[in-house]
Amino acid sequence: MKRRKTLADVAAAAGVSKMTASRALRGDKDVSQANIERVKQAAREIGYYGNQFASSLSSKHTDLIGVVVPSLSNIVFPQVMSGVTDALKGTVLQPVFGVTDYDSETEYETLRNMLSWRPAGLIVTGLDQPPETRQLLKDAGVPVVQIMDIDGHPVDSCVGFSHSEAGHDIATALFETELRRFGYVGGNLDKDLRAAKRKQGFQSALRDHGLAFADIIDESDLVDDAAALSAVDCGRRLTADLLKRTPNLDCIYFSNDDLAFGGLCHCIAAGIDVPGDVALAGFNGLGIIEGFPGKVATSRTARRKIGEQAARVILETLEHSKTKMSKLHILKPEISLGELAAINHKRN
Amino acid sequence: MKRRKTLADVAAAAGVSKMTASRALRGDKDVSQANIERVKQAAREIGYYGNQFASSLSSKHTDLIGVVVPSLSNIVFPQVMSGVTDALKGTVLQPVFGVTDYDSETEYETLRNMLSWRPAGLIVTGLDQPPETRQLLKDAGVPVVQIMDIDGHPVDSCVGFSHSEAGHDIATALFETELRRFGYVGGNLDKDLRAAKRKQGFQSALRDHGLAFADIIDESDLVDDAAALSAVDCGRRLTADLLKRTPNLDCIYFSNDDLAFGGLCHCIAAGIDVPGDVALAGFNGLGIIEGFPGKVATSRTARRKIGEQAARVILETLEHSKTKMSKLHILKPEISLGELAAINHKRN
DNA sequence: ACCGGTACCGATACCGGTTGCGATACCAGT
DNA sequence: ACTGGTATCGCAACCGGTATCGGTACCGGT
Repeated sequence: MKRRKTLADVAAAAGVSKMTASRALRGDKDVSQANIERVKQAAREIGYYGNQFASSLSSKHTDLIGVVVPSLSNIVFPQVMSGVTDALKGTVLQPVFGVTDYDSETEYETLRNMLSWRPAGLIVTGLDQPPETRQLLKDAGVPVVQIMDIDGHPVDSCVGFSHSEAGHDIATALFETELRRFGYVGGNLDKDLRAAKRKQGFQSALRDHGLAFADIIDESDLVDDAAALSAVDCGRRLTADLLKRTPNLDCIYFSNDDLAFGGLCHCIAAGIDVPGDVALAGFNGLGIIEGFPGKVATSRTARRKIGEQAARVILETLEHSKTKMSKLHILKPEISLGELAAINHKRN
Repeated sequence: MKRRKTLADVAAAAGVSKMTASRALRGDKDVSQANIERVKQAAREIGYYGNQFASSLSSKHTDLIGVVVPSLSNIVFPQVMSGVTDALKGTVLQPVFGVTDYDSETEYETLRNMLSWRPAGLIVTGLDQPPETRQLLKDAGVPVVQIMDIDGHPVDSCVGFSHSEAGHDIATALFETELRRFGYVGGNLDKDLRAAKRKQGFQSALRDHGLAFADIIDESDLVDDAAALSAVDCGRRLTADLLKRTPNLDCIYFSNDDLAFGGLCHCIAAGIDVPGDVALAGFNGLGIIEGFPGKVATSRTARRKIGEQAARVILETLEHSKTKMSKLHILKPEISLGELAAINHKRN
């Protein structure tokens, strides 16, 4: 295989020095127009594309933004990534993604690895990193933005919303539509801490009115191997089980929209009127629940916007690192009650 | 901000030379057990985490695998990425993702950019790159795996299946269940070339039986701004419009499951029996259609497996680059007719 | 003719690791 | 005592760029 082209090759081809070639390609000043064109032409002809390693090593500087998310299977995170990508488009910065599988050990390793790339900034999901990981983030010496959550103590900046508040708020809204007997369907709460916070917020709102969940069910209650199931399917089966066990529920709160949607599917198939017989509430405001508009209540989270905003915080911090900028950006989810809103109206 | 720790710091702290420290940390040979521990201890104490730039520049070698996908909004690609990530877990290699937004200009730039990182391998989506991009891939000098499609001429290896065949196959299967009048609901065919191939394959199968689509509708037929709609919502509305325009269809073929699912939602809401009144067929086998098991026929694609296999091809090529290995890996989608299968049985 | 300023260019010294190879120490064999 | 082998170590060169800074050429002003 022939040797890779280097800047020296370009310089030779253009008849200038390495330095002039370097400057010309980077659009640096102190190069004549004639040479700029000569160099660019030469680079194109011999098929030269830089070497980031050499470049970054020499300039002690990169355009990388590390983005760490827990999962790719939940569409929410690709949407966040999309937001980051979009906000960074048009700038020199570019995102590099890492996935942790909701595992804090993997998260630590992923971050260490990213830091070995000396990124210009970091965006990480959640606030609940273990101490060692927090330390890593603190010592990173670059802007760090934690996203999707604000319940806790951010390392640096933070873009998201309060999950416990989100749970509390929708519980309150549902309570106000006269619903009283609530059930809960959850995913893997031990790993998804934010879902746990929502549940806890919901429960706290119920307590405010002297209520509690009438019944609670989650993945671990499925007899066969639930890991193989899609979230929708899982929600469908859990809902079926829950309603069999505790038939007279007014409303079921799901830990997210995928499960809630599964619940809706069950109800439709079983001839249960939603929200007439039983109301359903999920979380996120995903596209799938638009298939039956208004059926499922939900909190519409601004995932894409959170990604965009996080990227923007990094960008601005890098630009004028001196001026203190806001450390906390709240993008509160918007509650959508769907048809329940109308029912509420009728009742009032 | 204090200076970043370098290998020299570690070496000094451990009382050995840079070289010994380097070897100790990489697990290279020619280091005494005592020194290995001394160096690792020192590294941990001062919080050292290598510099990939220096390392890769010097060793002319990286552990990066570039993965280029067209989109993050379609859950299919995150699933492919997941497969790649999983297959690479436990190896030294690690994936780096790039998104093209179905834009070949962006794709070219993304690839150039990735190459400036001198990756050890590349996984790119699709076979239909423009000549300039193909050339880039050919000259990359690293294993290249094109995924998700095999209809065309791969640059190097290729993992996926034939979309035109997939379209042809499901059309044939549907025809055999006595369906005759077919409609088509499509997304943005101009950008999603693989969807276009499926449609073309479907049409070719219809032609084999002297048939053609009775009606075709796509996003551009929506009056308002369709870009703002989710795919599900879009499918719902297009199906409504199509059935109003051409009521007596036996079956509707959708360019993917998201749209098909939207179609199902419309039918359920409108009291149309599926598949009794009209059969629906999508593509991919996504989790969402499991909400109503058996209602929508589909071709279940092995996205995650394709990602895994692509990663494995890269791994193996890198390991024994001498031995020629298979260049074409077909993971054919499996057709699922759902309730149509039973109907077919009854008719026979 | 001389001077200061500006535009442009390139030699040199790194950046922080790794490769290559020679140096050193120590031990067993003869 | 001498030789050859093995285990360990470190010097120096280098990877492919970029920051720095000292030239050189050319200009207008006096």
